[in-house]
Amino acid sequence: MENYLPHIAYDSVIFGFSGERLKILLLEYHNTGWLALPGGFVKQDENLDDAVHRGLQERTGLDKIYLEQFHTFGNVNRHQPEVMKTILEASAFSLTEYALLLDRFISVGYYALIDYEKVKPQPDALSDSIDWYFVDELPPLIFKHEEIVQKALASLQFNLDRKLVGMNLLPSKFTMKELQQVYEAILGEKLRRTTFQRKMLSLGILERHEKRFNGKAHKAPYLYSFRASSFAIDR
Amino acid sequence: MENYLPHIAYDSVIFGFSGERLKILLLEYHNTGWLALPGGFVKQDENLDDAVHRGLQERTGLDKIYLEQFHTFGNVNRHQPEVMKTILEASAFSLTEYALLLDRFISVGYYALIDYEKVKPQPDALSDSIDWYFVDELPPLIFKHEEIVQKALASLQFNLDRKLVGMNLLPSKFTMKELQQVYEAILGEKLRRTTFQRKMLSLGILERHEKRFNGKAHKAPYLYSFRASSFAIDR
DNA sequence: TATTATTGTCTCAATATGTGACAATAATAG
DNA sequence: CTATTATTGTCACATATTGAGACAATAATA
Repeated sequence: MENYLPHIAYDSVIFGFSGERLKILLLEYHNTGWLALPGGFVKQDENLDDAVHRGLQERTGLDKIYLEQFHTFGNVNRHQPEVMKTILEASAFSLTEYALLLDRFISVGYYALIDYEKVKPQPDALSDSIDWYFVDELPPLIFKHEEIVQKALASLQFNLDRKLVGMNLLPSKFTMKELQQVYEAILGEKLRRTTFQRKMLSLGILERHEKRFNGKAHKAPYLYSFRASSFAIDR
Repeated sequence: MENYLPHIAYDSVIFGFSGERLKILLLEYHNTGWLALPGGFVKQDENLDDAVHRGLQERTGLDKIYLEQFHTFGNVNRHQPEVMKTILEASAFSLTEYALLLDRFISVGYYALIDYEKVKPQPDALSDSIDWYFVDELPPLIFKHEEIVQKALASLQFNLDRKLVGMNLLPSKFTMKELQQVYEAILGEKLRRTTFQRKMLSLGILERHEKRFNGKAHKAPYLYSFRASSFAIDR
C-alpha cells in the first residue's frame, strides 16, 4: 500500500447494455454481502486516468475502455472507517498493514461504457464476486455509492448527444432499434421511432450495411455501424 | 500544514464580467513575477466544497459564491517541485516545514462566477497581488494552469443554457444588452439581437422593471432581473 | 397465398430559429 | 422647438427542426 497516494481513490460506474436495460457492475465483499462500486487507488507516479484504466482492465479484461471522469466526491460524511474495518477483517487483511484504508478518502468518479457481451468480470482480493445489476433496481450499496451512480447516470444523460455513447455500449454492427433502445435506457423514457431514425440518419455518423435476417416474421432491419470519421467528434 | 490532507489541492477559476469581456483572477507570487490560479488545500475534517468556499471567501470577501466543480487534474506531469521550491524560497518559507507542498498534488478544478463590481481581491501569504486578466489574453501561467482555465471555460460554455449563468455574473438588475454581452463573452461569438431577446423573454425567467435612463441619445432600455422562482432550476 | 409484425420512408402540422424591417424614444444639435 | 442620431422593443416572413401519423415493403408463419 505504501506506494499509493493516501486519501485519494477512484470509483467507477461501469455501464453495460443488455437487451433493453442499463446495467452496472457491482462488487460483493467477502463474508459481508455488502455491495459497492469497483474502485481503486492511484500509485505515487501514476496518472489518475491511467490508474482507472488499469483497474478496469484488471476487472473486465478490456483494454481500450471508454472512460469519462464526471465528479469528485469530497464530503467528510463519506468517511466510514468502521465499514472499511469490517471489510478488511472479513477478508482477514491486517489492520495495521492496511491502516491507510481506514483514513478519509476523496474519490474521483469515472463512468465507463462497455460492450456487455465482451466482458468476463473478475473479482478482486477483497470481493467474492462482481456482477451486473440493473441501474433502475439497485440494491443498497455501502459508502453512499448510490449517490455516485445517480450522478454518473445524470452525467451520461447530459453527454448523450455530444458524445457517441451508443458506439461504446453496442457491438460494432447494430440495428436502428437497438440504438434507440440504448438511448431510451439512458434517458429513461420512450422515444418516437420515426423521429429518432430521421435524426440519427441526418447526423451522417452511421453507415448502412447488409440486412439482418433474424428469423422473425417481418421485414428485416438494416445493420448500421458508426463511421470511422465519427471518432473525431469531440474527444 | 499538518492538519491538511496531503496530495490534494483545488484550483479555482474565478470569472468576472467587466464591460464586455470575461476576466479571471490570477495571483502573482512574491519576487518571481509568476502567475497562477488561486488555489488551496483541504483540511482533514473539511468538506471539499467547503474548503473551496473558504478559500474564495478569503480572497474575494464574498460569502455566497456560485461554484461549480468541473474537472479533477491528476496527471503526473503537473508535478514540478522545483517551481514550488522557488516560490517558497522567494517568500522565505521554510522548506522543511512546508516540505509537503513539494509533493505531487491531485487538484480539483472549480470555477466561480462573481459580480465583478463587488470584489476587492486579497492576495495570500505567498503572493504579492491578485488581479483581473482577460480570459482571451492570458499571460503565461505556471503549473500548466492554462489547461485548467481552458477546461473551465469549456465547461462554462457547455453549461450556459441550463444554468442561470447570467444571474451570477451580473448585478441584480441589468439590461437585455448586458445579458447578451455576457453570453457573447462566454461563447466567444456574436449573437443576433432579436433572436436572443425573443429567446430570453420566452423562457419566462426574467422580470421587467423600470427603464434605465443612461443619458445616451436613444430609447432607454428596460432593466430586467431574474425571477426568484428561477433559482429553483437545476441546482 | 393470406397474415403478422416490424421497418423504412413520406407527408403534413406544429414549433423553433434566422433575418430583416420598422416604429418608438431619449438625448443632442441646430 | 424641431430634426437628427443611436439604440430598443416588437413584428413579419422565411427557413429549419421536430412531432405525429400514414403507408407501402418485406421476412417469416399459418
